[in-house]
Amino acid sequence: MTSTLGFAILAVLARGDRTGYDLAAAMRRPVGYFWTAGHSQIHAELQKLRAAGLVGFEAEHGPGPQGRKVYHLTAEGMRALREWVTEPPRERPERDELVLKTYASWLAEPELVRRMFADQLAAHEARLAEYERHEASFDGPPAFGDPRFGNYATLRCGLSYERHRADWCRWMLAQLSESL
Amino acid sequence: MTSTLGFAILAVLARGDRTGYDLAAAMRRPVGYFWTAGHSQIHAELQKLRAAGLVGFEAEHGPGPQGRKVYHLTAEGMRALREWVTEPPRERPERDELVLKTYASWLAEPELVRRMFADQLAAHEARLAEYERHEASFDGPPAFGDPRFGNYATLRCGLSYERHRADWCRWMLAQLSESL
DNA sequence: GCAGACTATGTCAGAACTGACATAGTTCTA
DNA sequence: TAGAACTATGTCAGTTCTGACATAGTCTGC
Repeated sequence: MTSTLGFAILAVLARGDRTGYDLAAAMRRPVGYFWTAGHSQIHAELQKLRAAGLVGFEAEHGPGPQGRKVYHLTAEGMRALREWVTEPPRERPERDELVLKTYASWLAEPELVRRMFADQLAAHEARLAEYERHEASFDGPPAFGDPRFGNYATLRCGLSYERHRADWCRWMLAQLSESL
Repeated sequence: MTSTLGFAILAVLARGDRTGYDLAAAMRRPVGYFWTAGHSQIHAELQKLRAAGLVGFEAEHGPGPQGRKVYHLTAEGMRALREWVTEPPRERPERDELVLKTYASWLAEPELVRRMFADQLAAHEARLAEYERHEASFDGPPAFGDPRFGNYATLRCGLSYERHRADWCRWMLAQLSESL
């Protein structure tokens, strides 16, 4: 039973061989907007994936106390990944601290709530600008079957999410300005 | 150091006294779209909150092996909650299985991907319809300071989120129909 | 009066995740 | 040439979360 993190690793390796360090860099906040994980989790998971025969590695002399290990997908790993991709995603519970705070916001000073949402809005607008720059580097959607299709489609999701979130923050600020 | 779950419990108790069972019902998928938790987690957290003096309870004779316990916020619990509400939320890592699958979707058969997104779209549309019914039961946004403001504001977030998500699913389906 | 659904509290094992700690080769630059 | 920054692998303790298991009173309908 491979965890979702395991499939995230397989999905990155499907694009090319990587060290654990490279995987960690690809899945670090905020770069990896599809899945994030710390390097300690990744090294542990790579050992499990290897035990399950889904990945292998080439050891090389290099930095680190155990040298360098370049991981690659095995044929079985690719098969497992392909199978998993179109299985219905198990839904993760929604756990959003800002929404929770909003649920309890009637208890707080409006001015402090306003400041919190102004900060959030600024963060979303900054991320949106960054995603838009990223989108501009594409020449429209790549064809399905091209690995870059995955990058573009997730970027579209991120763009849409940031816009939704920024809109909601603006709505909250409008509500608050009516109450002040 | 109270966890976010602890504050979620405090936020629900701020609206009225509840048993652990009631809290679990309020925070169960998909009802609790602000925070979800299983009852096993809630009972454990209530014991921590009690040890920290943030909640108290009245024991009653009733069902269950230990009778019935109606929990309430203490003055200290209310203070802690108020303080927490406007502190900047610590951001949780984005971990979205559908987005991850999308990232790897270039490996899959387009028809299977299409089916997955069609199912997702249907689920989002159903939830959207439910939220819209819920919204119609409000007579516009309640005033800030009214506990129902929290309900309405989180509902607006949920509405906006479902629309964003449904839009993205439709975009994916459009991309896929061009590739078939 | 009994079965079944609902109310109700709790434990426990295991998985997933976080952040700190430990170690060490390589590359760049002042 | 020394030190800093970067590359690189790994462990570990502690927290959070999930799902299963255990127990028992109350209410409804047949």
